[in-house]
Amino acid sequence: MQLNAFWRIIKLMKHAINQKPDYEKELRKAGVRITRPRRIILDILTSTEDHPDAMKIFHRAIEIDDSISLSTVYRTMNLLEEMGAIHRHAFNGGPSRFEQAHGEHHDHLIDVDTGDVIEFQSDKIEKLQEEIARALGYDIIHHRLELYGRKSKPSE
Amino acid sequence: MQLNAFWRIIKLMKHAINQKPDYEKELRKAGVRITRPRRIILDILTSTEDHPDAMKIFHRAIEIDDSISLSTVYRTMNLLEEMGAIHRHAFNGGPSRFEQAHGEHHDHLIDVDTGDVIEFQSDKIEKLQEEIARALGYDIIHHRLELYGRKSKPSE
DNA sequence: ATGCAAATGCAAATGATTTGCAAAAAGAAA
DNA sequence: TTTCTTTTTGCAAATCATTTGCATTTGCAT
Repeated sequence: MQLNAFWRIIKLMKHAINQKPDYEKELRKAGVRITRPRRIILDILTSTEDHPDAMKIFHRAIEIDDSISLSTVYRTMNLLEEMGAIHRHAFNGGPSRFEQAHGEHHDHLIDVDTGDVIEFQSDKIEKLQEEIARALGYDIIHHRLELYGRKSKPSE
Repeated sequence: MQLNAFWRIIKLMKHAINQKPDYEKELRKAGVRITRPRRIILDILTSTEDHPDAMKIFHRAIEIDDSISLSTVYRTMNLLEEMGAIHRHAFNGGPSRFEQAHGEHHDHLIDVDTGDVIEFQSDKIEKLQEEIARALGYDIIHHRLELYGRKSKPSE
């Protein structure tokens, strides 16, 4: 796998990075109870490749246990977000979509036709952002870089 | 005013750029009727420095004419967005906030404490984005770069 | 001035998300 | 394992931002 100094495609590396951290232990340590719904939602989040929204998570969850409610999904997403276990995105201003907060920070390229999300990372861009913020008298708390694109026709 | 090759702060230039384009003529040419509500909303948009949401625009509007309804504000924002006269942002996943589409493209630095928005532009970052998208096999349709930051204490 | 399509206000509908509350389950203690 | 306390859940109703249906008004070409 070729990594270029400027930027790396993370998607290809995701499975390697993705050795599910033991969230249950983490959560318990923070005084959070491990319930059946939470275990199921956590499992969905740690085993998916995509960036599902609450409704999608809910549907996957009720296939495993149909007693889970949508509000529990929302409550769990808020909990996990506060704990830093997941990240929330609002692509296009649509409903929140979530992803496991695995190791590396990264940004997103969203396929405007399919909604697919490709992850990437660019140290150069991060550096420039820092530079800009500093010059404006700010410290960056977090940032959001989203590219909305369409698959390019190779021939034209 | 010193412009650096890497990036420029647009805010300072905004008033200069901001010689209100004749939207009324533009709209009429596109077959859109100029109504009292539209004129008022357009005026608010072209004369403000900030990035107000629909509710804020509504409140400013009813001060001028209290018969304007919130749905008209929303309908007008959709219309103007389709015409390319304004841009819509969903900072932090909050309600849509709007700004006049004046000349230059730019990105935003949002003050997490006050909600204030500072505009900036970086050709270098744009270039890198293009590069990344191309390498991933995509053409960029549009993008969104938001820095969320807090005023830095100069002394620490 | 006149007529008709386009735009408005209002209220009700929608979609995403949150919340109140009584019942159920988790984990600590006995 | 039983009991107790506290957290979490499911459900339904509430909220928030935004859109829509419809009867009425208005812009503007004639």
